[in-house]
Amino acid sequence: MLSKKCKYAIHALVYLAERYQQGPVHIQDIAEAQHIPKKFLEAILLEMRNAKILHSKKGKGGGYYLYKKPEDVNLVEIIRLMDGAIAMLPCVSLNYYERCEECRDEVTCGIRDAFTGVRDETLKVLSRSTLAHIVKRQRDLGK
Amino acid sequence: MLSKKCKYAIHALVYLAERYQQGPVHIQDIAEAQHIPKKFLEAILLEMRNAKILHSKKGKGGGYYLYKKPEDVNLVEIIRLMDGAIAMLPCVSLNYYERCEECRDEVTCGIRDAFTGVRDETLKVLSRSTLAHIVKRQRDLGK
DNA sequence: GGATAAACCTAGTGGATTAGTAGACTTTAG
DNA sequence: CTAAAGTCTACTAATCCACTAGGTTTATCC
Repeated sequence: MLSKKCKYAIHALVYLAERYQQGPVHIQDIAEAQHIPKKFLEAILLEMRNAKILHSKKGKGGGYYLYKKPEDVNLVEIIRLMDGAIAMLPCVSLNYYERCEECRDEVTCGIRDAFTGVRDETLKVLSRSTLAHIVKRQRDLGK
Repeated sequence: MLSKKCKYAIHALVYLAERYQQGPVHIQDIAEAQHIPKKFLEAILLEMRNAKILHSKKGKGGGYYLYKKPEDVNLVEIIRLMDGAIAMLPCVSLNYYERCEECRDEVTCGIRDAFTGVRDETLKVLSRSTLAHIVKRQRDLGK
């Protein structure tokens, strides 16, 4: 399960993608529209700014806006940034690999094998899911 | 990420699947072989017994053994029992569905759409992964 | 039928993580 | 200069995870 933080991040990004190239958006606006506690959202946006997904403008008339293009931000990147590994086991994670203490031989471990398959399929779907893709789908359905 | 509890459960089941129809196995044996804290394992096995995956025999010469056939126990069932939902969002979960507060319309929600895809692919892989399958793979590779 | 060996059951606990909050500081527009 | 915004540090409440203690019940063997 994704953390609330991660869900908030995705909702905020979709909101900003819908307003791509329309100038900075206040934290306050995002928070109200998406029902996210403002102070919590602040920290989330800051993290995404440090990861160069967003940019911000300080002072009056400031706010946040997408730095990357909506078609270049996918769910893999967001989830990794907010929650860490995508894989269900540390020993099959590409970005957050950790050796597992239990199994002596990773090559012959049947469990590992199964979860490698899950990881690959998950990555395939999540990497196809970009902000542009999500926004488009919502527009097509007349949201 | 799976909980340790869930990982322990899978390891214990694979261990029992390797000894299918060879009589009851002591908790102690499983705990030692798989490096699982015994008391913790007790609770895990009990839960799987209540779910009719395992049976147990009390008293001297007792222990745990698989009730279901190894080819009839897959990772979906184990994970759902130990950790709950497979899906990454409650609103796309088949067995642990919860309405999400944020999105007003689930049908047009682009986020939901993406995670439905993830769920389906994950279920596909995990349901193919039975204990029999895992044990066979390990045997084939000469573990 | 008593000793023993095993699973069963209830109740806790310490630590980590999650989901926030408080409040002062900095930057910018007008 | 002032008001409106983001930035930063530090804290906290609540929850969950991983595990433990200690007693109870059941079955077997002698």
